[in-house]
Amino acid sequence: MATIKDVARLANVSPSTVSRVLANSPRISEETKRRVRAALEQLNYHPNAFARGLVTNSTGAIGILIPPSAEEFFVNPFFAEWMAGVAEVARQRGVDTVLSTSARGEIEMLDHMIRGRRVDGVLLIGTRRGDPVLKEISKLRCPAVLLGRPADPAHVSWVNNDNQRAAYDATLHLLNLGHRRIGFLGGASDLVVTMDRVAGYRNALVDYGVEPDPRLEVSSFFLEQGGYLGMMRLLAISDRPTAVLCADDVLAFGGMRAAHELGFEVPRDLAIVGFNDIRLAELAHPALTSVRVHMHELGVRSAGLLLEEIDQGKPLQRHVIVNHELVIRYSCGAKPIGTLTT
Amino acid sequence: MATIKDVARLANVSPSTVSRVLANSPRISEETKRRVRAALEQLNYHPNAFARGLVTNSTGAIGILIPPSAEEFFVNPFFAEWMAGVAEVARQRGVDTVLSTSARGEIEMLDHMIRGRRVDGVLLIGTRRGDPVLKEISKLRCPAVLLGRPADPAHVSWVNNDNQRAAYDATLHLLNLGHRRIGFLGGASDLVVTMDRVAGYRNALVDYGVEPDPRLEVSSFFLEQGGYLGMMRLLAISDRPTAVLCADDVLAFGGMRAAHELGFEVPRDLAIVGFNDIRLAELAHPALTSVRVHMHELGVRSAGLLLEEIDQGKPLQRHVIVNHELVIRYSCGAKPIGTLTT
DNA sequence: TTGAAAGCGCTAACAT
DNA sequence: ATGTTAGCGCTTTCAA
Repeated sequence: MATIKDVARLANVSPSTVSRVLANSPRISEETKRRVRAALEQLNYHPNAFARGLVTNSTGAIGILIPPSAEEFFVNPFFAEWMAGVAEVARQRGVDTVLSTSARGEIEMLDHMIRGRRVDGVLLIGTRRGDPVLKEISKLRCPAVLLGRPADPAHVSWVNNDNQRAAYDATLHLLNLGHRRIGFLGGASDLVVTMDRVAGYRNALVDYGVEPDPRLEVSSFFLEQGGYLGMMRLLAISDRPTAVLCADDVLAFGGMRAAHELGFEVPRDLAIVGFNDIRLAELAHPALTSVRVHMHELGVRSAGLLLEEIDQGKPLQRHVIVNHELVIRYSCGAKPIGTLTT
Repeated sequence: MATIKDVARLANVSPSTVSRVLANSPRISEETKRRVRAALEQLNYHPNAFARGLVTNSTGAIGILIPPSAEEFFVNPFFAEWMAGVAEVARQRGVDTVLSTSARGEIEMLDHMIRGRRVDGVLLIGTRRGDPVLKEISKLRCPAVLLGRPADPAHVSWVNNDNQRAAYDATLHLLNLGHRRIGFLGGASDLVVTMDRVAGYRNALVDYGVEPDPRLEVSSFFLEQGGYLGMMRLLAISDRPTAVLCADDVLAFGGMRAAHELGFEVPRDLAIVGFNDIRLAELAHPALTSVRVHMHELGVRSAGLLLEEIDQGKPLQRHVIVNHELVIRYSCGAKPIGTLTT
């Protein structure tokens, strides 16, 4: 492998000149540039990222801190779409994306990435109450963007939906449709996203004069199977819900399967509303009413913000809220009117 | 940030001793190890990947060369499941996964990754006839594993399904069901995976005494929309097919939507068989008959093979075929009998 | 069992 | 406009 020295020798200049040509410094004569570029070409030179990084202390890469529940991550279309957004801006800006598929704990991963100088900043996916990762981020003072809002005050930028409002809207829709026994099927209950969505759900009930019933709130995991199990529980209780708000479309799919298996017809016997509006929501049978959160844009904004922080070289603590819409289809039993923007 | 020197100073040893302790060299006394480890702990030392990589010439990371059509990649559940498999073994083996979301052309990306020493080896996703990437791989002689078989002889390991056989099986199933006008809806026609699947499809027809009709073979792109468009074309021809084999489940979903829109009922008016057996296949309406290719295992084997090559430090040129099964559900019109293993 | 010293390939003062 | 030099943080001979 040709090094910068080889190129320098061939072009009859010093290594620093080659380095300058590489950086396209204006203080190098065109003539020299030409000569050096010819040598670069001839030796098919390619810079060594290690050597460069060692001195510049920057990597040209951003990291994604994959949560411990990696399966839920990769397999959920939400994340795929989000990553597509991230990848889009990464590609545009010429940086690589590295997945923290290595170490053990989350803190170790973060250290591995940031302190090991493998990436210039990290994208965090979701958070829970008292999240140690966020504490470490604050300590590290490194560029980082969280998807979702932090539960406790923290020194991070984040991009999020107004989940409380979104869940409120969706619940209100169900209430307006005449439902009073409305269930909530969510992910892990200490996840901030879950907390916000239950809160919105409860608020809507209360504002409507309906007493929230804890038995109607079930937490599960973000997989189709999780939705299936959760819905089974919801439909087993004596005074079963006539409508269920699911905090994720995949959960909703699982829920629909469970309902179907138990002989309930959606939406006749049970109304269902999902969250995220993944592509398949439209294709489900019946087509799933869902809160569109603009996953791709969340990804674009996440990466954009992170790259900005990296450029600035410091945490910016900016927050962006991506808006949402309730996309009314058939699973909720309403006559589809298209999209309800809020 | 504490460096190895700081640790050395604090522990009253030389940097090389610290380095040895880090590598857990047996030639260091337990007593010294203890002292050094204490210093490591106290300073919360974390090694700099650049410095280490610069001397060891290895990265502890594997790369995934994202094809130019990045959208099709991220958004297709096939890839998500495959990546989950990759990530699983990467995590197990303690290596990071870097996504080539950077440069422009594919060759540039490969150079960026391999020659830029950002990763120790790469995973390639699919290939086409005369693929320049494979040529570059051969030239670089770097660890690399291709998902799919190369069109032309190449110096790579690969993991694949027997796509020709799989398509043959699926087509045979349709023939046995009484269909004679069978369409094929695939991805880009120069993709090897498409070539193999059409070949299997044609062979089955011929073996059954049915003359293949080129008008019944359409190529599209691997998105739901692609399936929709392709199916529209297939159903528009005068002597329309009564069954269609789709080279991808997402394509099949799009196809079902098109059929539905045109007023055809699946499977009564049109039998559909998909490929990959993504999770949602089971949830579709009607549930999609599909060739299960074991996406997750493909990922596990891909990464496993690559890591093995990296350990050996040289291309191994090994090939693994992951088996497939036809999972019979409702979209093909057969009475579901479960899984047809071959 | 440990230390000293060289060097991985590059960039960035500082000279000229 | 270009060269010289030092050094980024680590590993690894080679010596002791």
